[in-house]
Amino acid sequence: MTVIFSKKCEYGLQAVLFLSAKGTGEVVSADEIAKRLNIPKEFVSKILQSLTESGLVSSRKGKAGGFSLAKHPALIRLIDVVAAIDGLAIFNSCVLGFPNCSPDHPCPLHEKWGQLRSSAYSMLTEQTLDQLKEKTLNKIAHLEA
Amino acid sequence: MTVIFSKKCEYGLQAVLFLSAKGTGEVVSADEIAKRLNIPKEFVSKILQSLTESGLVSSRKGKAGGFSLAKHPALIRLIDVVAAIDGLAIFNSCVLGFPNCSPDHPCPLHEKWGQLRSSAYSMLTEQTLDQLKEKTLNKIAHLEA
DNA sequence: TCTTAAACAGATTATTTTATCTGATTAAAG
DNA sequence: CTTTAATCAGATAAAATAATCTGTTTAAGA
Repeated sequence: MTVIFSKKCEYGLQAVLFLSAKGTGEVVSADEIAKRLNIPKEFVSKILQSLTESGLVSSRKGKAGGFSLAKHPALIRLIDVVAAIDGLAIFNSCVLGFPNCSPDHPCPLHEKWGQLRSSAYSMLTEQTLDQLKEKTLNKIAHLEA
Repeated sequence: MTVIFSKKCEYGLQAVLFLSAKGTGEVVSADEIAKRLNIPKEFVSKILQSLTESGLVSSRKGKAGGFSLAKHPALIRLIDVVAAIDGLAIFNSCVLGFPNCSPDHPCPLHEKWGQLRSSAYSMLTEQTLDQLKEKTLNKIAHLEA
């Protein structure tokens, strides 16, 4: 198998999109997020904790506590979430796993892959949570099959 | 961390490119491949065995044995190697990990990601081993730092 | 024919990723 | 003040991936 983002990152992106769909200030518990997205509660809880440390999410303890976005969803780009969880190594390392892959010593796919990769990077940099709100709401509405 | 291809697939692609750079008929031992590419011998050996089952590589046992391409390098596309090792799931599954991601119930990135993904697929389908021979030779020449 | 060097087969180990558990702290609400 | 429901912290378990080991079969070459 092959993967773009780790499970951690997928869940993190889902959760953060979910929060943005809820409304900026709204506090949502890990339990609700987990149930709604069908992902393990303890896992998403850990992920949101780490996003809290990263400053993308803020949390409130105690009864009626939970998570909310730390910034306006227009200020959170997908790449920020990816960077916080998986890091940006995928955008800097050789797709074929060759060492020292660089313009000086390019791997056979250096050019062609580089183009795709920078398109992907641009896309994740351009897309912010608020831009995706409508689509997120639609997706969430159809989640339970 | 995040990954496009598994280690298995990276090594497989490297090995197959190495074979194509050697010349179509030439038999190369797993030991030589492993040393030249700085990858674990037993691991690459297993991978080449599985590519032999897939019909992309052929093998010869006994002394002076080893591996060679089973077809002309113009007939082996990168996607064939990827399909044989990692499968094509990455080109069919939701980048955000949402279930039932489809044109009917698209995830927030369905469109934009779909475009990138199909560009990647096209690229891997267009590129054959022989087209990459020159670049592969160059990369191999600069391998030990 | 004997030695050597290779693929091959299957089991095992190690590492990383994913997921869960246990208990502590915190704060709302009766 | 007590109950309840949440985050949080750290340990642990389970699963997947990566890597290694052990021995067998095969074939070239001295």
